[in-house]
Amino acid sequence: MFALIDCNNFYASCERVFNPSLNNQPVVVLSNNDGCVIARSNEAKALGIPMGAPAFQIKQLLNKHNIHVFSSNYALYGDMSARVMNILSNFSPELEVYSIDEIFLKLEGFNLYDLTQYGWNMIDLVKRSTSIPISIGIAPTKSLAKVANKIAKKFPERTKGTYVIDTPLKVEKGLKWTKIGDVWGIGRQYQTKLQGIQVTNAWQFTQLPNEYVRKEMSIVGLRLQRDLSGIPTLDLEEVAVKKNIAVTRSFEKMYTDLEDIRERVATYASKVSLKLRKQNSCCQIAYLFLHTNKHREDLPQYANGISIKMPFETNSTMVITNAAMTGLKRIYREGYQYKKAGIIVMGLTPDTQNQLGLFYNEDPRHKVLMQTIDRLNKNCFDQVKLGAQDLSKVWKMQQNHLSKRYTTRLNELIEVKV
DNA sequence: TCTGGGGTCCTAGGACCC
DNA sequence: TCTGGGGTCCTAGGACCC
Repeated sequence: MFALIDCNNFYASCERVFNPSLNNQPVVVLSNNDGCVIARSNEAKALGIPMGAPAFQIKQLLNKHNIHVFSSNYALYGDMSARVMNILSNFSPELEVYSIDEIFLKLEGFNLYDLTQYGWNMIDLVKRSTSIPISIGIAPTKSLAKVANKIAKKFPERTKGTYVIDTPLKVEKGLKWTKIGDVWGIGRQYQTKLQGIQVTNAWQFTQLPNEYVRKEMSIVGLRLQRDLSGIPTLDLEEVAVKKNIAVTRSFEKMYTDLEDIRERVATYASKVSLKLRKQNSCCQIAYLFLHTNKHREDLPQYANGISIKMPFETNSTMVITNAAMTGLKRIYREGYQYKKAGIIVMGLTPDTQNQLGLFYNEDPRHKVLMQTIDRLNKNCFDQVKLGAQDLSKVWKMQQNHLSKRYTTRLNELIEVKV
């Protein structure tokens, strides 16, 4: 059996941990630059706040209902996630952390266990240890565990947060209850296509001829169909090193000047280089893109990107930043108002087995320098930067509703009045 | 005024090899 | 009239996830 455990309204729940006055109050969390709604408490959902809504469009609604608004605080969410995952990892030796708020556990050899009770034990322990509410679905396959999890969430009174699918009858009932668009692996396009042939729930999908599914949805769809039918097909996946790493950001306002954009791109390049070093990878290619504000159709539009082949496999901030600057010069055009840029590094290789170049190789001093800079920045919070970055300003993001980093910064600890 | 960020996998077709 | 067979690698595009 597989268990899928997922944190309820995770970001909103994190905000409540250190601010219990938010309990039972509507809470929303916004994306970078305080742009869109990316998390909602149940109360906010009930008030009709749509997922993904631009904050400025729903300002009135937020004010009218006194909804508590937060900027995203990834330092807090990341740390709370690690705590929750750590606790849950005690419930099975085989697991897959699927996202910041979801984890699969494989429950092999649990035949004599009351799995519903087992789930309730998890909920209880995580709640007592972290204050984060979770929901649990347990079933013979991963995709059915997803279905069970949805049921647990939808009927909290009846399930008390845990729902187990363990009979063919429950499989059928669960699948018939699940709308086709809510199935894990069925997105917008497939939903439309399937509805077009009168497939509106997950059960009907499992009844489709294999050949049709194979032809229209490739091998991926076929696997999903099998897995949903109760034949274990999708297994836990190993945590692999990433194949691409990206840092992409909208600017807090539109920039026209090359100098301003150079500074932003240099900062993104150094962030992406640090991510590379953290997973002990080097890159062969850096891809840089730049574009204007797509939502401003009244303004002239321009978007372009460029792949830059590195002279050798590298994770040096200086080499990658240099490449990005060269690329930027090539794609930047005067006279546009730019809103977003990003760097994606690709062709990643382990930094222990670098292929030596025939003509050019990295200055061996870079490696030592990077290690030193990383160590300094870890202890002193990003004090060492390249000259191309803006040294004076730390945050270039709209974050008007940011909570404290309660769990990762000593000077932001929660204060208790006696 | 204002609209997020970061990933994965699969397939078809082109370029190339012998 | 008639023009082989078998393979790999790379890329762009399309789908999906949180």
